[in-house]
Amino acid sequence: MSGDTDQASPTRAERRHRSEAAILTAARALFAEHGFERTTIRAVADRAEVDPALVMQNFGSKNALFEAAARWAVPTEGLVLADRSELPRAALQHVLDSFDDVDRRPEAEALLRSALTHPAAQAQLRDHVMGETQERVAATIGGPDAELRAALLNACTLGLTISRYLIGVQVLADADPRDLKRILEPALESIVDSP
Amino acid sequence: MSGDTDQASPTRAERRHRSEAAILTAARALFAEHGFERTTIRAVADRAEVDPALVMQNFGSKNALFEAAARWAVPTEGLVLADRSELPRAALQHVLDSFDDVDRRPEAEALLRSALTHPAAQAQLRDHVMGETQERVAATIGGPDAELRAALLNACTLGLTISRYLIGVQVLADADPRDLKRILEPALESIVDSP
DNA sequence: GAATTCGCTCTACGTTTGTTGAGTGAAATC
DNA sequence: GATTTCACTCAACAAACGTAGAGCGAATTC
Repeated sequence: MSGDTDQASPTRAERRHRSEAAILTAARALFAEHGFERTTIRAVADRAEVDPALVMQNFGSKNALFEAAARWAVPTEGLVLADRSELPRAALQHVLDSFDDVDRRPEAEALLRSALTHPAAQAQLRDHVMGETQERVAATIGGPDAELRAALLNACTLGLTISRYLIGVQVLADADPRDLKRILEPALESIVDSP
Repeated sequence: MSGDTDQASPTRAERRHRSEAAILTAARALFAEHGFERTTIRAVADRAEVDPALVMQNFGSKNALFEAAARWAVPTEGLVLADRSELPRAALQHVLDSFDDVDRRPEAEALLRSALTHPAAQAQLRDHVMGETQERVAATIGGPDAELRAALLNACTLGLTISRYLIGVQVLADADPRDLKRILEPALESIVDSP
């Protein structure tokens, strides 16, 4: 048998795949912690125990590496709902799911960390992540203020995410998710449907 | 008369003051637009029509220049109130005042833009700006969840600020302040006092 | 088993960065 | 009016950056 996870007989495709994975993991961690500008290709290579030039060869450029490493999945379920009252819960749950999961967090944090300084990250967050979410939420909300309300819902959850996970506001970082939901959900509901 | 605003006989103190002011203004604009890491001392000097070395001589280092240029005033009034119901209005008004004022905005935006990537800016925002605000708001709110509610109030207004002014979410950037208040204030009130 | 592909490393280029120290000329001091 | 102070400029340094190209050795192909 050709070893799947063993180190015996590392085939060429395996080696390449492992290298790319190691580089991506290292890149995500460093981009997430320090942002795009403060992360160097050499640091990524060191962390991945790989030659710096290999990073270039596999991903082409630092920008391409970032785009491959930094993503924030847009929730596919729960946003387009018949019942608008479930919307706040879904939105809140999505950010908690993304960032309390140790595996998914670096990917999202890498994008968010650089969203204010790196033009590509900013565009990605604005147009892709927030934009698509806003569209779906607005469609569910309906009415004249739908887009504005959707954008405000997004803004509040973004503020929570940044404060809790990126800036590290103690009270929020230590807070139990249940308490966050208990206090924030009614507020978000008020954004969705008010006078 | 010694000319106050004239160009006649620029005294030594005047020259220094004008240089520092020009440098600070240029630095604020660039820090606000591109963030700390993407802003170079040479670019600041060029914009201020000044020699790069003069920036170093007047401020010591790039970090010191940033600390002198990037501030976000903590609201002194309106947060410690007898009536908690006025709190959301005050908090919301404060961010709109800070960022819709063309003169005050760059100072605050410079700090906020780098708050996720520059350690000093992050500490400044977390401990000084948000920290002090949170203390005062929590004191006004009172009760067991006071600090958590205060932090969440902060988080939401931060999210709005970032979305509207830094990321440039269209719907929010174009929105009339009155509409923002109309929809967001009830939500913030719900954060301050709910079950 | 020879030829070839290809993942990978080594070395180095060119640019940009923050920062420094010597030098200059005009304002301030006496 | 000579001396000193000081805002300011010039030139350059050392380090770090993203990136490119030649070469090596083992896996793959024939």
